Amino acid sequence: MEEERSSRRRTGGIRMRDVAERAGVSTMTVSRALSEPAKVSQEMRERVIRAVEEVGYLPNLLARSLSSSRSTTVGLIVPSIDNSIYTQTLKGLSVVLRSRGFQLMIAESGYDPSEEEDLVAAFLTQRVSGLVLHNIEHTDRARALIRQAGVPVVENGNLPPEPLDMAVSYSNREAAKAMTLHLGRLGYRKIAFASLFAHNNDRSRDRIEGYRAALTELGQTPDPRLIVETSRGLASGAEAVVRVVQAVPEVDAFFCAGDVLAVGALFECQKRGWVVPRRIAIASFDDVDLLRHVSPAVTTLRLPRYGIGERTAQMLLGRILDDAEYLRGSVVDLKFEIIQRESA
Amino acid sequence: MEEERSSRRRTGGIRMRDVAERAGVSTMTVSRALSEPAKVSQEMRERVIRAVEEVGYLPNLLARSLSSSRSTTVGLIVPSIDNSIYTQTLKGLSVVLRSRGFQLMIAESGYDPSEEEDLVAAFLTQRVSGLVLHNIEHTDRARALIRQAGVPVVENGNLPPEPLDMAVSYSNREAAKAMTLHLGRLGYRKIAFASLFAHNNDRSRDRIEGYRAALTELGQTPDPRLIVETSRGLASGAEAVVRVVQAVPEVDAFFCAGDVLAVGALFECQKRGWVVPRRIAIASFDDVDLLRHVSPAVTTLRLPRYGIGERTAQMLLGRILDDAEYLRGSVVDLKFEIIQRESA
DNA sequence: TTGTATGCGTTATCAA
DNA sequence: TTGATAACGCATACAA
Repeated sequence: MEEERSSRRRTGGIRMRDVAERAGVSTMTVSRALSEPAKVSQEMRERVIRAVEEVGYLPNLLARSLSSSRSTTVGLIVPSIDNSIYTQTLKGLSVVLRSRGFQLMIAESGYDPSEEEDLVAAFLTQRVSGLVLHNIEHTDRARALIRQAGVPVVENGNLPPEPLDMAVSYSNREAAKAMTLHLGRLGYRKIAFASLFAHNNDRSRDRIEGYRAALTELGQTPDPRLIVETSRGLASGAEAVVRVVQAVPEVDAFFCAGDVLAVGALFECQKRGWVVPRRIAIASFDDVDLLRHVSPAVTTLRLPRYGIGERTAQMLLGRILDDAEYLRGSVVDLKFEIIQRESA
Repeated sequence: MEEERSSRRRTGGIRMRDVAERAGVSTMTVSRALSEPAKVSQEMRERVIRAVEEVGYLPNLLARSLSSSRSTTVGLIVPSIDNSIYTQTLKGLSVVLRSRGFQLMIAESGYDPSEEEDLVAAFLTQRVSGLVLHNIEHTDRARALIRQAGVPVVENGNLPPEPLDMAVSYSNREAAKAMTLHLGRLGYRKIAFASLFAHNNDRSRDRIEGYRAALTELGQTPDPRLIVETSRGLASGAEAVVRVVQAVPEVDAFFCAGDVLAVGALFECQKRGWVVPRRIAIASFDDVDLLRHVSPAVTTLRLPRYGIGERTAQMLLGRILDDAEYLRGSVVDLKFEIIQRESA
């Protein structure tokens, strides 16, 4: 009879109320038995669990989140989703978040700050309880939205001078600088640098800066002809070699700070019959499996990709669940490591 | 005054009600102006939009979804998140879903059917309006949950004989068979097959089956010593060659139906000084960029990875938004293509 | 330890 | 075209 008063037709599935009726208890008891089992007697707990199974109840997290104003989703925005460099970080994030019952929402900004802004708004609209951004550059409105919403955020791809909130990364600048210095110490004098396009890419820009800083420290003046910007991929690495060699034939080292560029460069050198590293050294920026298996194996930087995801999730959860281990402004530098192999 | 009656402290941000007050209209008018602008007069629409901007309102999708019992999230479950073969599909999904305002939630099952079941439950708990599964094997409970919830589902990694609902894929069996036949027609007689572990992996199993079927069609009896199962990665490909060659020295072709295995195999052959394809042919299963750039370039299968994601999203949206283009039981075979290169 | 009343922020429904 | 009201399914606050 009461039911008839409703002006809306129910479309959903089984509700907590159905479980409550089945178990002969109130919905609050069901709610507690499921969310805070300790606050319910042994007997009730069992009765509720049985009823849940009998009626095939799946809690409605939308309702739970709305009512408690706490959600269990986290949003991740990466520049490009079809980029294997994110997969390890994604895995670290996913493993840790899932262990606490959180779900990951993912989107790509296409290296476009205004698209990132839209995605931030979209995620806030979804009421995510945390955000992970692979950028450190954001539009003013994106910053304002995040500040106003008050959600914890972790920036990932680089160490931000002015963090939005928290950050976990290595320093692109320091990494590029370290490898360049390493090459310098090995005796290479004409060190070329192949970078990914730096437009709307703070990581690329910082790497170029690090390279320049190293040269300066080595007492050299950076030669613009030794710096090329290109896209991702093997073909780009090869093409970068072609361009540099044309301009500066005496180049003796090639540092590729981008995805798989180094392998493309290596193949190109081999095609020319150049012995690596005798004629020209090659170094890379990220320890993808391939670099260890080509011949000669490529000297590179090991970046803490998985750890970044893992730590990011931990920091986010700490703030969301108020374990209060991490504070606003925490910036964690997970460092990098030079892996010396045969190519340099 | 009315406000004081509340026993709950508001924690959230700006609500539709705030916009309504600002604009001097009811919340319903705001709701309509935002969700169904056509149902509102020109003037109202503008007034509402202005108020939205003035107060900095972001709709609450949790509330919207709860109230309308329609969500704008889709759940994706892949066996392993750190696997580059999914990135293209993920991109296709993401692009199409985002164009309609849908968000993607992603999780990994670790090739464990029971974990997949848990994730299905978790996503249903989140009230996703669609599911994408990369498996075609599911637990009974997972199937029951999905059926009961009535959400549209697309299966992706393979063509399911008994689809849960819809499916978009190519046929792993046919693809492996086609390449094996291709090698047979090229004159290779002792064709080895390196597969990823087939346990809980229907794709791998179907590929092995396809390989066997092709041999039978070629009038050969499959030799178990020519089949190896291994894990992903370059090292595994090399090791697979070692194992097979030890057992069957006269092997003359190596078909690698797994991620990057073929390149590992190629490197191992070259290490042994074997000329490819003169001494031994090599073929692969998926057209990753690398295969085209190694020397000799590797003959492989082109799989419609991006298209699978794109089409999957379209089918899902069709059902969710009731454009009713795709029906239950739709199984779309996006086919594959043999890319003939130098290695075979 | 359990239950009652109420609200979370939105939309469905019906009336004006 | 607009508004009032009652849900959506759950958790908070408080009473018993």
